[in-house]
Amino acid sequence: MAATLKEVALRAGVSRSAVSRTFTDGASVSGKMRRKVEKAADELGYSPNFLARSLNTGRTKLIGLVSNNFHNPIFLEVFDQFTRQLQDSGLRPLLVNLSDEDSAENSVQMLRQYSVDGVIVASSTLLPEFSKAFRDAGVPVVNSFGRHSSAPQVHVVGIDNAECGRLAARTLVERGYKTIGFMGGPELATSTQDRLAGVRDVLRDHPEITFSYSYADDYSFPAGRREMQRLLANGPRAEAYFCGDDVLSIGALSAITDAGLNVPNDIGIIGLNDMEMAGWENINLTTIHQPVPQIIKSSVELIVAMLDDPDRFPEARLFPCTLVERGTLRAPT
Amino acid sequence: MAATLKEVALRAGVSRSAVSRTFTDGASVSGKMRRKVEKAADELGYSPNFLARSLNTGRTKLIGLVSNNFHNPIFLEVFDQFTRQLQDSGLRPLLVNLSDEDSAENSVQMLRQYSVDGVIVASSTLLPEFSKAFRDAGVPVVNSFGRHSSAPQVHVVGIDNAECGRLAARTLVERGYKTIGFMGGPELATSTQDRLAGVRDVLRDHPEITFSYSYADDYSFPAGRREMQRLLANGPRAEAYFCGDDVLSIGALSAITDAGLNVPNDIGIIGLNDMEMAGWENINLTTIHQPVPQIIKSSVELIVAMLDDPDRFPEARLFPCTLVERGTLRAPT
DNA sequence: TGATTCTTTGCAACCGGTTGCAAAAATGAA
DNA sequence: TTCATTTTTGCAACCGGTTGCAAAGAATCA
Repeated sequence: MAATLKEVALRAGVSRSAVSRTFTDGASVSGKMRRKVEKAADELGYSPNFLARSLNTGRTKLIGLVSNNFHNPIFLEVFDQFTRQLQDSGLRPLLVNLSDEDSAENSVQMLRQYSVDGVIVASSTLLPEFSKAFRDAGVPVVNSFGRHSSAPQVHVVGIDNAECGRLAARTLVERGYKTIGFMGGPELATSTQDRLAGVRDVLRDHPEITFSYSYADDYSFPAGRREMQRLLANGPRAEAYFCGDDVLSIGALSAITDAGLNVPNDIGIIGLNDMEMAGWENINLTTIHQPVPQIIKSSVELIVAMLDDPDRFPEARLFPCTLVERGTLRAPT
Repeated sequence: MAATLKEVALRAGVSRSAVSRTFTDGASVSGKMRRKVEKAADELGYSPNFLARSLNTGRTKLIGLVSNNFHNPIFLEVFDQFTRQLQDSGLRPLLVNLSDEDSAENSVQMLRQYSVDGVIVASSTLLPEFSKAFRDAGVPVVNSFGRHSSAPQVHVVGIDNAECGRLAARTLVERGYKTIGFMGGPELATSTQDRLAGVRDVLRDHPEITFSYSYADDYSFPAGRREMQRLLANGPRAEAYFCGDDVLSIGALSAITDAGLNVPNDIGIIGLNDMEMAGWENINLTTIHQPVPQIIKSSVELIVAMLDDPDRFPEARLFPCTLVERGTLRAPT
């Protein structure tokens, strides 16, 4: 169907190299030749085959975009941003859904077989080993929304989770809450542990405050609702909870409302992410804003830089989070 | 970095064809040869380069997944399903975000340059011309969630929007609502017009019912909220509204609640899609279920079939929608 | 054992491009 | 006009694979 370079060369009556050169930036072709070739190419509807080209150049402009988080609404925002940013850099995202556990091992090999120029792992819950597998295979990799480490093994772009925990705790302390709960995400996720540690950092200076914590099974509405129902049923409840993320917060809010309690009068809730939905008037969640567009912009810039310098020394890029005041926490005293 | 076929051949002391054959299904190789080659391949960590292979076979197993809908939460479910189903069929989704208007023209050429085996256009708002551009370029294309037509120009998989309109109208009539409103999605979307026509079909037999309609700007929470606020402010409101989709419904609900009205006592709402969030206890939206997994499964099957028979005659595959009873419509009288 | 058939293997051409090199053409200087 | 220099062009090899074909080897049969 599609015309090939050879056919264009034939029709224009020139060599194949000449055709190749007119479609290669910075190659040497005279104006006359260029016009002749472009005319023939137009008539045949020719455009070069990127994959054939990639065999020579070693660059496919394909970037593996790997995630295991296809249920948290914030990831729609994440995919939106990634696709746009990658497109703006002339790169193409090859999307990999890692929700099936078994696909994890395969996906490394699969992405290598498609000769991706780089891989972006967009997940806060995937283990660092996964990202390292790409690095070990010589494929540039950036872990977005991954764990901050002082000695990163792979490039990480995200937020300082411990600092987020501190921000949440400081906020709750300022508001005068005397009993505080942390309803974290999955216990094994490093982000969860880092945030918990941050909360503890702050509360260490406030021995008058009673602190408790627990974990939701995953980042989902039902998990948040279930865990909050358990907390409400099982004993003294805290005056305010810092939840693992916004979707967990929304689940928790629904449990609280169903129990006949009022937010923020009876219980305060503070989330994390500031996804679009958190600002919906019927949710109106006070939360900690994670600068998703910046994180993604930076991730793409980093992967672009790695295309030129694959052995670039691993760095961690952290972005500050800020409090977004809405309606689920009582006003400062 | 990665080992090539030639290196494996050298190390195993065999010809390049022999190596190629051991990695090609159905090729003739003896057990002894296969073992020799696999040993060498293992030692070098070799796996074949799909893109180089594609030059000969003419198949990349790449499928363009094109959408312009990165703000409606249901599309996270859509991407989840598509990526899984494609992966299960051994295909890889190359994701294209068409939210920037300018990218529409480019994307056809771009996907051709990457030699995708097929394209899935997942959108109810993209114009049919867009899908046709692929067909005209000889690229198999399926328009998922597209408009049903009795003489389809390209393959369409989705729902019968007129029938959905009839189902919604019948439901509202049965519940005894005497004034009914249709708060549609974008006016120019064919799905909107088809649903409106379906509603009218049914109401033609019920002259006692007062009917009115209007459109939201797009499928989003703010648009639904804004339009409902306008409806509430500007005149006699209907007793129940059929909204263009769930996210519009949720926006409308928030406007209604803010106005001090009660759902379903003062106003009834019925949505369309039955996205995950519609079932959240704090939303609890009565809605029309669109069988997303089946639509996607069928779309993938269709694109797979087209790989073997690109000139397959265009067909429309429609799936039935069903009512999901929750809490935003009053009980049948 | 030799003749016949089936299986396995390597050669070489090809998929759709790029690129180093040397020859050819164009340009400038004298 | 001639010669030196620069630019443009085509040849041929190559990127990493596949595949038709014919020769070599193994298996079957008499």
